[in-house]
Amino acid sequence: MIPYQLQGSSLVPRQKEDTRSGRSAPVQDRGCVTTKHHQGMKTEPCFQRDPLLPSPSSSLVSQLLSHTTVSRSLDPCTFFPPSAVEPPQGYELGVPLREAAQILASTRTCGPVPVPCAADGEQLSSEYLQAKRARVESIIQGMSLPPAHQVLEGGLGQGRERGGEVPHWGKRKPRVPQQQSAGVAGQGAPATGSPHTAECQQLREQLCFLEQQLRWLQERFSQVCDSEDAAQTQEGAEKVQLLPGKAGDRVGRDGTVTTHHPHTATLWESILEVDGSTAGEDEEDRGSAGILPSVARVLSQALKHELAGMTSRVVDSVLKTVWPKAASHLLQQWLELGPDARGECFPAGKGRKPLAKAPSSSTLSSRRPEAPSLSLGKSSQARSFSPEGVRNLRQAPSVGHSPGSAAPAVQDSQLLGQLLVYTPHNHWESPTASESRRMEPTNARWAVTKLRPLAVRPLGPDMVEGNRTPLTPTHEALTPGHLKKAKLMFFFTRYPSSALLRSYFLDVQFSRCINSQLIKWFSNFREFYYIQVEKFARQALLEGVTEATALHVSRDSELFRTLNMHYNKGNDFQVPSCFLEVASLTLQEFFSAVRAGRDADPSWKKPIYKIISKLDSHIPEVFKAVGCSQELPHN
DNA sequence: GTGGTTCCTG
DNA sequence: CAGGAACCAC
Repeated sequence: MIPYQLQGSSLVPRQKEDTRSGRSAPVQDRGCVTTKHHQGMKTEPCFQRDPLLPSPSSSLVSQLLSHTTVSRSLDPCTFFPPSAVEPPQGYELGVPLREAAQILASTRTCGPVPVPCAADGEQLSSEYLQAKRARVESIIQGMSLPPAHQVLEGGLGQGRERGGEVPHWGKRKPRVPQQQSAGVAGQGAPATGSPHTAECQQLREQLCFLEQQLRWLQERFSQVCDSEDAAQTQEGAEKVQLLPGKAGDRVGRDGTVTTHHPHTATLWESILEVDGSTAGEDEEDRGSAGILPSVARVLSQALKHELAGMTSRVVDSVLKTVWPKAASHLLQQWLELGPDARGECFPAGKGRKPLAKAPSSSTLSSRRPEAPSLSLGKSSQARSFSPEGVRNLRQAPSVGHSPGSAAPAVQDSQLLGQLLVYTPHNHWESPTASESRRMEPTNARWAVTKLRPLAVRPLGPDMVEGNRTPLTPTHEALTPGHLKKAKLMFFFTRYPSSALLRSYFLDVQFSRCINSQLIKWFSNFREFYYIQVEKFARQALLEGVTEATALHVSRDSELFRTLNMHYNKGNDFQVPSCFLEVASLTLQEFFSAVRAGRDADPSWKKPIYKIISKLDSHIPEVFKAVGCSQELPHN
């Protein structure tokens, strides 16, 4: 489907994702705990009252279960994630599949298990079935959620599972388990104290036995699936997996699930696992298909049917809801980036006119053959800094968006970013490529794509869904995030006006002090910039360069490396080629001035400054909208 | 005067 | 990168 490759995945964000991954349990974890408050409020456990439950079709699996006699000893709470969310309509499973899914889901929980509730067999059995159903529904619901919701839950499975089982994950907050265990125990019967361990062990064995049965069922199911259906199923499942999955839980091409924790596999993963076995073991097992029990055959047919239907519905639904949004944003970005998209690096705003000086204008208008990449020249290849790290960054999939912290509002921003990143021309332009290409789409696109790591930061309280601009300035002081943003903006503008700064730092409560600080920042940026360029100009002169036009700043030049390190330390932002043009021109101007001996004049830099001050480019609108300021280390 | 810039210093 | 001084332009 979409090439799974992100450009310029930020290192910084990823680090923060790591720290964020251990966040506290989402609110949803407590969803069902509230149901323990039977007194007062409408006491309706989230898994009760299912009209589908007593369906006669459920007997298929029920028979299987009855053999194990585990149904009585299983605590519904054990398998039930405390989620009260009903799956959206349209994703309802048919009963056979529902039952199968229940088994699939429940038998995966082999970890330490809470004490079963001993009393009231019938009610317990009923609740157990209901619990199983609720769990499956929660899984299905999780699958049909858009990625951000998944992210909100702290990754696939993790958020949902945490409340119900897998206590050995140890991710819970110390206080929460007590709450939850009290809650879940209250739904069945009071937990007994002493036989806890023994019963746990017994339960574990029973569960393992049940899992064996499940595997048998899976194998049988895989046998029945003809190759065509299997292919369809897997294809569809992979499509869906692209959306709700998180990077670490992605399904490999072979269909094997590479989830971090086997016990947290979702229904999709379980089903895909079946597909995997289909691919792998189908041939050898096909011979035994003839003795396939009719029960399994019927079940497999039902599974196939339901699975195919639901897959297509999920895909349709997701695309239908998500794509228009992303497309509109995409269009908007393109409109806003119009000047750049047309290859106009020096935007209108200032009515820029061609430079008077011959070398300068020639530098800008005509693209020389990549001259000995400035960088002091000659041994440009040898001395050029290797873009290796850059390439690595680009290849690194950064879709592991910080789990557990992204707000829904960030959703389509993420998607937009990914869509943009996936655009075919999105690449780090090589020096040779920059020669031939027009400055259009690539030049315009980089701004958005490379900003994406910033753009997908959580929007923060001052952002609002549907409008990514901050409503109210919330920051009374400039933050490191603002500094980083300012540095990136320097690639476009060296001499920003106060008004421009004001319009690009919308989340900042502007004051004279703030304004001065921002101005000062850019002054410092310029200082460093000019010092570096002058240094390299003088060095080039010393190395015997005679023509200023021979100097050109390319991405693998030393000067570029130095500047990039200063303004774009994380290297998570692709420097616009127009900045290279400006840098090249600056270098040539300094070179010419020094060579002509003009540096004897105390104010010899002034003319250069004046020239450079007219080369500011349009800053992409995304700089206004994105919450760059949110990307603080402590956020 | 105020704002913006450069230069210098730490 | 911030603070301060000096200069310049409005």
